[in-house]
Parts: sequence; C-alpha cells; structure tokens
Amino acid sequence: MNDTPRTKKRDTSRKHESILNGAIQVFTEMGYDNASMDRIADVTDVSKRTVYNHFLSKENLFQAVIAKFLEEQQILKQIDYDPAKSMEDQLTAFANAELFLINSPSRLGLSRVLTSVFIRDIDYARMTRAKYASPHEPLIKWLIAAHVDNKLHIDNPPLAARVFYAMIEGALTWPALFQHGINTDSIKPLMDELIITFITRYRIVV
Amino acid sequence: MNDTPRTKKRDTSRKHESILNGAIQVFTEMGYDNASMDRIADVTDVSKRTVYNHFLSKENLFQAVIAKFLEEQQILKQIDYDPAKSMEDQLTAFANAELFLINSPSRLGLSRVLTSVFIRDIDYARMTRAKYASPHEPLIKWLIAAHVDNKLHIDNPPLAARVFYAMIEGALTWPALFQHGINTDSIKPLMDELIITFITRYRIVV
DNA sequence: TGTTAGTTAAACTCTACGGTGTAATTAATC
DNA sequence: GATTAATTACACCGTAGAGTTTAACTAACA
Repeated sequence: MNDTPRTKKRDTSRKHESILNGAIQVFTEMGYDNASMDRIADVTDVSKRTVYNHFLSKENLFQAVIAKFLEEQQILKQIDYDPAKSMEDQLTAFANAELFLINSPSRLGLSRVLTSVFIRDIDYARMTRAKYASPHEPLIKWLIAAHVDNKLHIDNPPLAARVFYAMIEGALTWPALFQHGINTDSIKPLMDELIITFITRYRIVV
Repeated sequence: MNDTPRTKKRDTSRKHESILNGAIQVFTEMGYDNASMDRIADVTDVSKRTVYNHFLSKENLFQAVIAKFLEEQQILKQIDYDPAKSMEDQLTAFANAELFLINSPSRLGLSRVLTSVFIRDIDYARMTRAKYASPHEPLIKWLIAAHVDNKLHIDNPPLAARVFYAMIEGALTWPALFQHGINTDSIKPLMDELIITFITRYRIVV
C-alpha cells in the first residue's frame, strides 16, 4: 500500500537500470558463463559491490535481463485482422514481425545467449516462458477471423498456426540465429514461397 | 605408405574410443563449459594424464566428439526416389529420418550441447558444418526425380527443399530440443498436416 | 549542516579447473 | 624374460571468477 517504503530513502532506479544495460551488453558479448561480474561492473562504471547491492547474484541479474528481453518481445506481436487487406499482406505482416524481432542487431546477440542458456536447462526454459502469453495467440485469433470472413478455410486454427510458425521459425528465426542475421532481400523469395504454400493449403476453393 | 608407423608400437584405439565415449557422456550431462577433464577421466576409469596423452586439450577432445556425432548423422539421410510409392509416404520417410535423428535419446542431449556451442560461435559452427555434405542434398535429388516422373511440379528444387526443411525443423527439430524429445504419436497430426501442405503447394493440377 | 543510505576501492576467501611434471608401475611385444 | 610404450597417481602451477569484507567517502534529504 506504500509506494515509497521508508526503508529505501533514495531513488536508485537509474543506477539499477544502467547496471541492467551493462549486464545486457556483457552477456551479449560473452555469453552467460564467460560474462564476469567484474566486467559488468567495469562496463557500467560502477563498483562490483554496487552491482551486488542491486542484484543478489549473477543468476539473479541474468533473470532480470531475461525478463526485460521477453517483455519487449511480447509487445510486438499484436496484429489484428483487417478485412480490407489481402491474405498475403496480412500474413506477411506476421512474418515481418518475427523477422524484425530476430533480426534487429540489438536483440540478435541476446537471443543467442538466451537460446544457449535455455537449451541447457529446458525445464527452466519452460518455466520462464510459461510466465508470458503464448506467442501463437494473435495469429490464432487472426485465423479465426479470416475463417469467419470466408477468406480462408481453417478447421483447426491452433494447428494451422503451428504450421505457420513452424515454417517461419524454420526459415527465419533459426537460420538468423546461426548466421549474422538474415539479409532481408535475400530471404524474400523463401518468405513469399512460404506464404503462398500456406495460403494454397487453406484457401477457399471456388 | 606405412599403416603401422614405428613411432607407435601398441594399439591404443580401444582406450582412445572409451575416452571418447566418456567424453560424450560428460559433455552431454554437463555441457561444454561445465564438463571437466577430471570428470571425463573419472567416468572413463582412466588417469587424467592418459586423457591428455590421447587428446591435446579439452577443445581438441570436443572436436573429436563433434566429428563422431556429425558422421553418424550424415549416414541416415539417404532416401532415393521410388516411383512405386506415394508422395505422402516418401516425404513422410524424409520427415521420419529427421525425427529419428533428433529424437533418439542417445543423440538428443548431445544435440543440445552442440547447439549451445555452435550458437555461441557461429563462424566456428559454419566452418564445422562446411566439412559435411549439405543436409538438403538427398531431398533435392528426390524432388527432381519426382518432377521428372510428373508427380510433383517443382520449378525450383532447392527452394522447395528449403520450404520442406523449414517446416520440419520448425515443427520437429527445434521443439524436440526444447522439450524432452517429441512424442511420436502426438506429433503425427502436425506432421501429416505439413506434408499435405507441402504436396498441395506442388501437386500437379489436373 | 548533520545524518545516513548508497557507493567506492581494494584486498581477500574459496573453489574450480585446464594443463604439466615426474617417478613408479603395468603389460604388449620381441 | 627383457624391453619399453603406455599408463597411473598425485602433487603442482597458474588463472579466473563469484561473492565478501571493511573502511573511507559522497551526496540527498531533514
């Protein structure tokens, strides 16, 4: 009930934030294991003790980094059905959202680090992801709307969404992680082909 | 020209092999960073010094593990076109090969470790993979054969192969890595849907 | 201007691990 | 059975990093 508890007299949120950003930088450069708390303190221009005053442990600090990363991610996936636009354009918008998320240089490095940590402890990965909304949800809603609008024939929207994201992740997300990002132009033929493939499967046969 | 050089008097290949297997076990359990040479020596029932007599360094030993893993992988991808069988069945065979490779318990753990190492050093990953045949090659040959046999209409076989593997990897490979494998039965509807989707795109319209 | 939460620097502890050196021991080959 | 390549046990080196301690310092707020 008290926004400014008496135990904390000063506002340290700026320092907190800058340590977090320093940590993002160092984790991105070095990965989790090779990132050192000393280096994070250096980069942030802060004493190591201060880092430990703000975050209990390296693990704890990394959790904060993950949280920030996944919250940003969640925002950019909202695309609503628009009856005025073509199926191709709207599905391309979904694909482009994915492409943007994985391909922006500021996120790509951290995506790699997260992936390499998550893949080493998949139960922890699942727990972490469970805190956030299912990433397929917006597309599922879109598919239902397209079906109701008589533009696509979708009996099983969650299954169709899995098909779509299987293609997108297989074609964009994972290749981007294993290369230095994806060249937007050179991926276009494959992206178009995927969307045609998807629409061909679910179009209304006249 | 000399199969048994004079500098090496005894056959130590069995010990070599068992160290390699111990290393596979420990790397699988602990990941690269957390695997220790002491533990590998322990597990193999061999002195640490002997490990270093057979492998120059931890890095070197890990390379040997990778090589063994990828060589096994390469063998299981050969599927030839058979005009007597349906498209569905043959494409399912390609998908099943992938499913087997990723899903067999003895390989899954090591796949995770490899992935987490490769994703941390993608140039090294690319160099390593360059030593092995392109994993799409057998499918490309199959697609060309199906086209020639007038069963599918494939203008651009490499592109179609990318579409196929994008779907398979997005639907099977990556989910398997991030779960405790894939339940073969529960994945079947999605696999069938993917293959129908693929065939619908490239079928010959009568 | 005095109080004190928050910060700093630096030395320090503890643990872990990669890799080496060595002298003694084992066992395959002659 | 002698030779010697291979192995073993074990102490050892150097490095590195997580987290702590302490005493001095700084600046926000009363």
